[in-house]
Amino acid sequence: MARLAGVSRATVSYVLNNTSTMRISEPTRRRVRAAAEELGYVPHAAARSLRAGHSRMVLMASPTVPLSPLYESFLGDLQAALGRMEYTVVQYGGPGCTGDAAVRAWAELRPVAVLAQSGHGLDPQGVAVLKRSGARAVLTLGPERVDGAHALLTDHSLVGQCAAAHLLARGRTRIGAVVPAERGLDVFSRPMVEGMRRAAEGTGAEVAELPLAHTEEAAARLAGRWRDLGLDAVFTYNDEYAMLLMRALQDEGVRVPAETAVMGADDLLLSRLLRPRLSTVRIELPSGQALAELVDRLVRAPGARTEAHDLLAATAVRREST
Amino acid sequence: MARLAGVSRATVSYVLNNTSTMRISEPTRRRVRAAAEELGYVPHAAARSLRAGHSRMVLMASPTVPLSPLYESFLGDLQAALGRMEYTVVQYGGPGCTGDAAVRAWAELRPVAVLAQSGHGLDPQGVAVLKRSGARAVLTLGPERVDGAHALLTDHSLVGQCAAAHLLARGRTRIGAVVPAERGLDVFSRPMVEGMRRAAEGTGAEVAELPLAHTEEAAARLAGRWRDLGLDAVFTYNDEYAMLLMRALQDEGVRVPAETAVMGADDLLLSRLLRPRLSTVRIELPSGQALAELVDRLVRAPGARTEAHDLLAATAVRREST
DNA sequence: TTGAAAGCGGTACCAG
DNA sequence: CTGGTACCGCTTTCAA
Repeated sequence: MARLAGVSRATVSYVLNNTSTMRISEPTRRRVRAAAEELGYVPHAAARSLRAGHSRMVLMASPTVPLSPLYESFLGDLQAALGRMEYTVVQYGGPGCTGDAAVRAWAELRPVAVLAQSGHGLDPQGVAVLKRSGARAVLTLGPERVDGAHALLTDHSLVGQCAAAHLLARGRTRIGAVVPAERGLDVFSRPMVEGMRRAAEGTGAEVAELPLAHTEEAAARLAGRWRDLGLDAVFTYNDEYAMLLMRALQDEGVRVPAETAVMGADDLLLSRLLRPRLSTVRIELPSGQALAELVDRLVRAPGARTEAHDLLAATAVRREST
Repeated sequence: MARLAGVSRATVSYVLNNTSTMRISEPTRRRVRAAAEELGYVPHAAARSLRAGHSRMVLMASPTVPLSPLYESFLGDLQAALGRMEYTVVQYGGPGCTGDAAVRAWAELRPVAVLAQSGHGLDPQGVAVLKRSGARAVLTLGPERVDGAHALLTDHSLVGQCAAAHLLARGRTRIGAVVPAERGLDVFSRPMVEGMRRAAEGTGAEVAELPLAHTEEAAARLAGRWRDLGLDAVFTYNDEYAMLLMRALQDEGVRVPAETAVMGADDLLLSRLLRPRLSTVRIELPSGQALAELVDRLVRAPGARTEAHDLLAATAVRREST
């Protein structure tokens, strides 16, 4: 920077970082600060971390699929909490940033921690590359775990289990499972169905998987053959698909819940606005603050054995549609 | 890196960057590549850009408020398109990352281009800091323009204008404008109301602003005093608020559209699922590809005068609620 | 065809 | 108290 403030860059560094081991006179400090202000000087993060040998950057690989508002706000909280701990949080990539290339791109930035959602195709080898490149913590967020990385598990089978249990308790025995036809979402929907099957096990109830695209036409088609399916209940991937299907069923004359019970997930505001009011599965995640503290611990104690943490809790919310 | 591949690091650099001015023998190339593979070597982006004096990083300041799916996908496209042009796109920050501190944080990363949405409080001085720190292009995205930055204008007054014109054409004269009570959204909602007023000008029609929080209770309260308001139409910030209000109005016995016409915005899938089907304003944005090319041009020709580009186009979609 | 060396912007020692 | 200097990992020029 402007060592045209009349001092050496070492002095500038001392002043701007408040280095306590070095005593700098007040007048000098003022001169330096004034010059920095004047020039709009901002230190060069790359140079700093090059010298330091490590950065304070936490890289969050941004989601490859649209996320529920719950996840959005969870990730926002996490980000804010990490920010308060003096980490520089950066979101990298988007749809189509997966696999080996993604890992290399992340590693180039030399983050001190990486948080990747399922869907980026992170594998044990990728984790190793990241660690060798200086990442002291690699975490995955999603229903799967990856060797070498800490897992923040969102076990969506709990959601399916919770829903199916609720429907069984309401006396339903032939249950449809609406899963998005859109690819990329099956990481979440597959465990969901599995959870439903687990809940149905031994009860004699059946679970039938029903792919559904996120369009009116697809919903109308599904509703059109609804009575042939002979189902008395359906649980959908989330409230939006539930709305979509319920609308189509009603248009088809299928009575909800008399003929078919409908249950959604995520407890969106809209679930309370539908008629009948939509029963749903409320999903809860821990506070971003708590996760930020975990990340911080992992960064400080890089030797720690990789653990798995269960994040997700699900509870059924009964309204009028079941 | 492993100059333990038996060569100097200069050679490594040549090989991995395919430097054409230097001719490296095939055997050497192979040895280098093998070693890189073996060690999981990934170059250090910071060191590279430090040496080069500039980076290929495009920093997108991530939104401070939840965005409509349309914007989400627009930004996703832009990001993908920039990625294809060999830029490293990074999203920085989130809610609460505003003002001077935000600008400094961005500048530390020495991005070659910055794209900030309205709501970060970027001011001309902030733009200057960014430019001095090496940003060759600073762009704002939103309804406001900032001195020194290129403006990608999303003029939401067009949305209001379009909606009001539609309602006027349907013979409505006392029009409510539902704006989110949540702060941070007024950057968008204020121009919207202004556009409505502009359309109503000289027609004798009136526009009344109605703040509404995104909750059932708030909607019920508003619906409770609806008849006192004496409105025959209402346009809402978006389809979600429209759904919220329409539900409350119906529960209150207000007939839609007979007594009150309701119009939303964004043309979400849900607008077609409501009964009556919701009229809405469809918003269109240019392709992310086109914007990416603009960014690229600006980066290459940093001298260019700052321009403003109008991004947003609005068209009314009439359904059953108006 | 390859290597040695300088230098990008900071930080941290050590000498003055 | 302050300045000189080495060094972080990489690119690039120049010399061998």
